[in-house]
Amino acid sequence: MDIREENNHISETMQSEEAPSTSEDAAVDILGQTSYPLPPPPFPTGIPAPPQPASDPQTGGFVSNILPEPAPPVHQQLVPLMGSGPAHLYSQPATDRQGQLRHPKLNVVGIPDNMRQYVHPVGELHDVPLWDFVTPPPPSNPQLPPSFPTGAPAQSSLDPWTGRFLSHTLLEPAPPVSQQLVPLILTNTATVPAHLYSQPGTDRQGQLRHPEHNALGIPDNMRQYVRPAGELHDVPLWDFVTPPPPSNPQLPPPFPTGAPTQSALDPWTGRFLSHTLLEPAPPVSQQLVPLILTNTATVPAHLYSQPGTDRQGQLRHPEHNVVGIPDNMRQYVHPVGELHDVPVRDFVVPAPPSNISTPKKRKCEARQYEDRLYIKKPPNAFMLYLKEQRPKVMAELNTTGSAAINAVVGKRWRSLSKDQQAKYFDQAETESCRHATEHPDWSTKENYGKKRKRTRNRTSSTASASEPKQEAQQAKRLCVTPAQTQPSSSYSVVKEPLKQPQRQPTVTNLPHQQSACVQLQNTQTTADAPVCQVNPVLPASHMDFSASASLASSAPVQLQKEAPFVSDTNEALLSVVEQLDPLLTSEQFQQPSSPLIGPQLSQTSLASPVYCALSTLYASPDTFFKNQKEPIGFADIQHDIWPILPVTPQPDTLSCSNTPKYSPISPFSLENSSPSKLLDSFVAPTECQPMSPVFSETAKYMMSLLNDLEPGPFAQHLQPSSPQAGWSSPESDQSCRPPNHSFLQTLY
DNA sequence: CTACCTTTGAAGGCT
DNA sequence: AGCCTTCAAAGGTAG
Repeated sequence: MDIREENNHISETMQSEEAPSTSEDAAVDILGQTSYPLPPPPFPTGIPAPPQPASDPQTGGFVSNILPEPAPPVHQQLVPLMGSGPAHLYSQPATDRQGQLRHPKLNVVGIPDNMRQYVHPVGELHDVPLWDFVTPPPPSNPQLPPSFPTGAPAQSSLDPWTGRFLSHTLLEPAPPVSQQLVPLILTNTATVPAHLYSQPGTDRQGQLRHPEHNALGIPDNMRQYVRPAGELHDVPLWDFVTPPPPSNPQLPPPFPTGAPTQSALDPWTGRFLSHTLLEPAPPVSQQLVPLILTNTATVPAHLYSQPGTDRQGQLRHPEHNVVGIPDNMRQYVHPVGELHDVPVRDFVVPAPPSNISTPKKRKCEARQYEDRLYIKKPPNAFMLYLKEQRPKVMAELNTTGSAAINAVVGKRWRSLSKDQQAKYFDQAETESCRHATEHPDWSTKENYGKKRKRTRNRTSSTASASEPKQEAQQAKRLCVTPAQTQPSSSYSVVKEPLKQPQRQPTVTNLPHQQSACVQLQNTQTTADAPVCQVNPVLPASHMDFSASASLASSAPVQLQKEAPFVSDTNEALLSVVEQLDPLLTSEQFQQPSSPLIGPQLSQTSLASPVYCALSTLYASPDTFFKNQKEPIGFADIQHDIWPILPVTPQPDTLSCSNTPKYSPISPFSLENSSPSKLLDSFVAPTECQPMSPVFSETAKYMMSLLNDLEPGPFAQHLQPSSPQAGWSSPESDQSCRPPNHSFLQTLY
């Protein structure tokens, strides 16, 4: 007889028989016993019952595993235990007062179909199949209490029917420890699950112990999930309850869920959240967290560290100026890595409750808070070198003493060539510019006096460092400016002392998140205003900014005190740069063999040579060309570059030096010339040789862009310098106008 | 717990 | 203008 036939037979039997009016009557009918308060079920005999099929076809409810054969006496049955009694005692389909499931019709054990996954046959006793509970699936109910902190699988102790913890061990001797689902407590009479005990004390490890038996009890953080449920052996029993809303101050406050809540209050700070903070967040430690919209990504708010405070008191990341981690939440996160170069933090398990917040701790917290508001100086070139070299020297010297290491690194630093140091000056400049961008109002005096003043041994200090000091002073007089395209010598050392570098007013308004800087020199020796002089970032071999050719010293142009490209013109130039850079760094122009084309051209920034050259040209074409003592890098141009140039160089152009014939433009054409016209003449097709298609397209586009530029104040006030003798004019050389492509060559 | 040591460079104050 | 002081990093050490 297969299962289906068996079930049909059962149903027919049940229907054909006269249904008992009550459960008690049914028990009497079946068992012939009236003394038993609840009749035991006629549990099947003979054939071990296999797992039952789906629901009862007749009742639609539970399927009993009852078999036609008479059931053995109750005392012979071993049945699954549920709660405080055998599971088969329950007969009602709905839950009883204890929430236990009952069979709809028969007062017999009925394992509901949907519960069969939680039981499995474990054998027989007196020809009665025995069932035991299997490990239920992980609870999906988010309201379930957390797993009990024990080595044993706590899930197994959950009652799969009710979501409560099973306590069937109460009616039986404690199983071996290896089979325990919960911590056990040894009492005088039995081994009892620890969670049954109440009012525990706390041992040295913070574990809760039973006051009488000194056994592990209910951990403190679990007590909210239990409630008194009676007594056993004069010991109060506890049952698990649905955990209350997390109100434990020791636990982190809940994060807002993905959907905007009624209240936009930040659970961390109690402040109102901006709407961007309530957007769905990617799961971080299975949490939904507030989000921060950066320029590049949407990042969970808690990823940000070292926040500062903005005007609204919101903590912000010092580098990204976004809302960061509230101060009272920092104890719950720890660094786990980086994301988008941003320190990433993850949640940590809350520390056990500390008894008292000691003054010492408060002092540390206060210091940390101060540290977060403290904006450090950007590192200088040596500091960057030191940071890079310290691990190496540490390994070489096999020492960790920073003082000794620093001395060695300092010595190595002084032995480096300028070219070798240039790399670190470049990095330092980048760092400085980024620092200035992110903290436009910060200055070094902000940190002045914040550190403890050091009482240096002045005599020894001066004696030991006199030589480096002089070097430093000498070096301080050197103007080190970033150059382009030559990584090994990306700095051109200028002997002319720099004016006090002004904080570029345009940098802070840059639309680029990318760090970008142009070293702007002062063209006005007496200017107090942030007057800028463009220092074209050009190959050092092609541009000479020595004192004799210094823009500041030799420019006869009437310059306004206010730099024009600090304002709208600057933005216009930037716009042009943004469009020109990708154009001119296209494949046709990317000639790796050419020293004129550097690897950094892909970066659209103020450091772009296009921008710098344009700025100089736009501000002072006269100065721009005057400083080019020789035609720009003809000798360096590789053969593969020639095809894209508009002209073929004449033999004498390869070595000439600022000869009038090859001056970029004649005084005649410089007169009354706007920058756009100037550039127009540069890139216009010459009669000498047709341009390559690529260059032609580029030239046209550049012209179109540059022609859109409104002449700036410089150009308006531009007065040509005195005509230099020997310059050839278009009129004097109409047959073949001198190729004025040096500007573009200068750019690249 | 805090300052110091030790280096170079940048920046600001002071004379 | 030149000099002086402070602070960036960093980890051991001394008070």
